[in-house]
Amino acid sequence: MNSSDKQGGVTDRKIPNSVIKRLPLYHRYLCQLMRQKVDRISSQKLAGELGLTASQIRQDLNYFGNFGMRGYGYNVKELHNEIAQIIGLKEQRQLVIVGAGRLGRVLIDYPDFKEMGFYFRALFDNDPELIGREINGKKIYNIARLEQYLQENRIDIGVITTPPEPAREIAEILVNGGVKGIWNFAPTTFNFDQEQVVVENVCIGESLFTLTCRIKEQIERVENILG
Amino acid sequence: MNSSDKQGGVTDRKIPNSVIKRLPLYHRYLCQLMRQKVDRISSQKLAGELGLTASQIRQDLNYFGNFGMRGYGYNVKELHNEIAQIIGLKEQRQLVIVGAGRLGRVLIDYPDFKEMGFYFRALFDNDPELIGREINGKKIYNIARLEQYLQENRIDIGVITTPPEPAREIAEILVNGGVKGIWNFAPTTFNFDQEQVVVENVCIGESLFTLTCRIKEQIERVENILG
DNA sequence: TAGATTGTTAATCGATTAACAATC
DNA sequence: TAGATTGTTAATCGATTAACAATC
Repeated sequence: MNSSDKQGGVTDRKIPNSVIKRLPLYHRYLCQLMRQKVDRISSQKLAGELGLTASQIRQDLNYFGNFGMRGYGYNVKELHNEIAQIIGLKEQRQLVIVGAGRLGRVLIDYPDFKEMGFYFRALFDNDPELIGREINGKKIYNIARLEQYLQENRIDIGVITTPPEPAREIAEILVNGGVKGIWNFAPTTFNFDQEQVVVENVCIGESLFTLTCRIKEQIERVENILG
Repeated sequence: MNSSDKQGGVTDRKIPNSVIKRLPLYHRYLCQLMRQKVDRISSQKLAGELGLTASQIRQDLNYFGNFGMRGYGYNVKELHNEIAQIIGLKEQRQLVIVGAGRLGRVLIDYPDFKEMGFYFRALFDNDPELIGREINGKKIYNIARLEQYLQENRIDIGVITTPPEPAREIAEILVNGGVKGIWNFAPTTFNFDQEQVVVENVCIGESLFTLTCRIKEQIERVENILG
């Protein structure tokens, strides 16, 4: 009865990363529409709002099933639920944060994550000042205990919010400890086998450079037009 | 004398976004090599370290000039300097942060930004508790004063670290106030004309969903192989 | 029925990879 | 010179866009 059995339905071709990245975006906007009591939406309107094309949205959704109705569009609530399921909203995930600095503490404090199914279990750091303290009811442990902790607790995702230097070694410990994903905020890249672990790099500083590069380009473009 | 005048050099074809995103990555790794006193590197080795292909790196660099030497590779220091110039390292940029919550305070506290040329000038918030306080020597102003502040000070980039609801309105004020870029941490998208302003969205929460989606896929793939 | 909008195939566009002559 | 590695062109791959029959 699930959508992939539907006639004209979905084969299990690999989902492109570009599509996966847009799913949370769709989900967020559908939440908003639900709050506004909108109950239907066309790919056209959705596209306009999100800066995409209608074609792209229909293509994306058809990787997962036929959620729309010809001549009508998509039922907001239904599509919201389908996407929630696809992205695994509310499926419980256990996380630990390595690096109890400012950024680590921002993440563990953020209340929405729990609602989304992300449970931060503990923090780890090497700063004696921090070890033993509690933040938001979560203990900061000595990083030396990370390996043991991972043996005793099933953790799905390890979050790295340390400086770049120790990041690689920490990532190794996390992977050996059985995490399936690393959410990496340290400006470092890892070279793990993709089969072993999925790494998501959040390059905050680098995105600021990307922004300035694009500004520069934009200014040049305008100058060229003006002659 | 600049590199784009060299024979076999560079036309001003548009630089793809995918290329721009990789430049800070190159820069960061070259810094690391410099610290390690490495003075030459081939596209091959660079690629291996960064998880790219040699071809890709050579293609990327050739958008900007011919920085390598056949049979030798790239001089680390020279390439580092070229890329620093391309990404505008140390070119001074003036920024304001709107939203003096935890995330805003993480950003304004981060010392490396100053070295990179990013100068955070002020924070704005609507919380009476926060207005008038100082963080890291920067004052928190009433958001009602943002418009006026932008008229009196040339600000290049506006950073939005508020909840999603006021983000759109704030973005409007920033754009009308003449910022050339928006670095947006709020989970909202804007629909500005690209000519007007460059927007860089940092979707922290969404990247966590991307991670879990990819983990799910990975697990399915392994299960399929095991039968 | 007429109008709207999907699902889906085909065409286009862009980015990555491969290949190799040029040359250090 | 022989070996290495670039710069650059051509081939491939993948993602986006366009188009339209299907159908609500």
